[in-house]
Amino acid sequence: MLTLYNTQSKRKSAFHPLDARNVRVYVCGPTVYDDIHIGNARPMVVFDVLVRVLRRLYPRVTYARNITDIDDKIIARANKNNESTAELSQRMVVRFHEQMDALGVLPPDKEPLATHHIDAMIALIATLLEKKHAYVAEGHVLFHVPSMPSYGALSQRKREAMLAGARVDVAPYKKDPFDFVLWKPSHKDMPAWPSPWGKGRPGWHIECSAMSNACLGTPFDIHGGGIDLLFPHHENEVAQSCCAFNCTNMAQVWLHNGYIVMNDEKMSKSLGNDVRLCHLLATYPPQTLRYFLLSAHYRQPTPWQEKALKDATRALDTLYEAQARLAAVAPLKDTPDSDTPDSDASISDIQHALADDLNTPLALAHLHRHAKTITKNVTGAPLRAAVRAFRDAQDLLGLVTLSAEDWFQSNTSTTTESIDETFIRSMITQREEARRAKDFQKADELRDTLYQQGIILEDTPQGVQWKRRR
RNA sequence: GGCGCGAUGGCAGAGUGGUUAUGCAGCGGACUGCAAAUCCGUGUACGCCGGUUCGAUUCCGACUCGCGCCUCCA
Repeated sequence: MLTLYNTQSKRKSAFHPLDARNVRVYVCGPTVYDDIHIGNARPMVVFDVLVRVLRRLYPRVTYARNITDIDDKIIARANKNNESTAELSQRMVVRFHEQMDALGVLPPDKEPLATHHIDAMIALIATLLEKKHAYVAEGHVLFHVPSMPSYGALSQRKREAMLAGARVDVAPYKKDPFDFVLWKPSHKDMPAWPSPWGKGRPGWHIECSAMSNACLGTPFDIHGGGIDLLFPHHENEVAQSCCAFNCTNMAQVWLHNGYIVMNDEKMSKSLGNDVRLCHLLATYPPQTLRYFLLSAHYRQPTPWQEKALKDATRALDTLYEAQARLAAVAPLKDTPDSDTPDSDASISDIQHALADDLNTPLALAHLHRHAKTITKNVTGAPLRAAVRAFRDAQDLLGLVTLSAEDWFQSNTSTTTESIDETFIRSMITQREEARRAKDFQKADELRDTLYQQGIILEDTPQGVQWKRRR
């Protein structure tokens, strides 16, 4: 059984799909005007784990994650760069895909682009106008919030309370301060699409209503995104979708991840305190970043600090040490479960932890305990459980997916440049000769030389192993 | 101003009404020619004040502090 914390009900409850034959998930993807930062990467990794768990539990899952390739930030950046919005967004999409791939984020089943769904948006807006939930004013089409009595139900805000905030944009053409734009006119330097209301472009929220409906139908099971999207973005999506498609809710479960926090402050590009994923990927192994993002519960605000990546790397070292030993005694791919399939005992504690609202820190704690049983050479049932746990770590968490050799010798590292493997081998051979001759001084000099170049030697019963120093 | 979230050992981070995860770091030991890796041992933490209870870090209330949303935002 899977339980999830629903932002709307503010509690954990058992997940029951609307259609168990096809579980449908939608996650708000990136706006491709610039490289993403580590905080942006969090929902990508977290909901990747969610989808992996859902695939374990249900025969079919349809996962849609959109790309916003038209919006005011993209327009502004493209103009600044002297390129078209299409050129800019396509370039950023390529980079985004490369980075997701590096992080082990599996591609979604559907990845709709906003610019490919303009027709659907226009149709949706027309429906809202027809149903008197929207109106035209000065070239804009606006959603009329008072036309929807239940507006605010998702984020549980009261109209009066929000008005008191006095931070609501009150454009003169709005009938109500909360009305929001569905369609807006484009000016000279802006991309524009023809519509019944003149040439223009969509508002921010409409794309998700149109694309989730196109990809999944409405309502669907799970809608995810960062907590900052709860209001107004998701609230407005609900308004659009429910009013257009006649349903009481757009998605039955709403999941929101917390922020990565920089010095007690939300990490964001507008605050200028963001750490780019591409920079981190140039310095740290991708598995380290993934481990970091899964080492805290997804709903908790999580402090950013460079040290955390060092810790994550060391923790992965421990896991890969165990994995190397496991590979020697019980290859993951070839070891069948000896426990009864489908019995409760055959479900790993990793899976149990993840099924409880994606408790990834607990899952990692379990994994470390299994690693310990492996390095302690325990056999029998505990070893079988460890094999299962490591398999689930790969399949569900997307961790420990490399060979130990690749992990320890990969050259994405803070301290090493690329180095000649032939040279390492020859140094190892020379050192072995010196050791056989009991010339330990020379042997240690050779080892030190390699150490200076970022290579650590280990004398194991199976022979000399080398690792990169981190 | 409104609404919401959080406060756990050096750092990170789960969890639980009573037996106190996990990782990283530290310290002592074993192993090793010396190391590395590994193993063994080692740290009685839960913001403050009340209340409920035989017993609270865990439940309730007040307080303090921090953060977030109400505007673009993962």
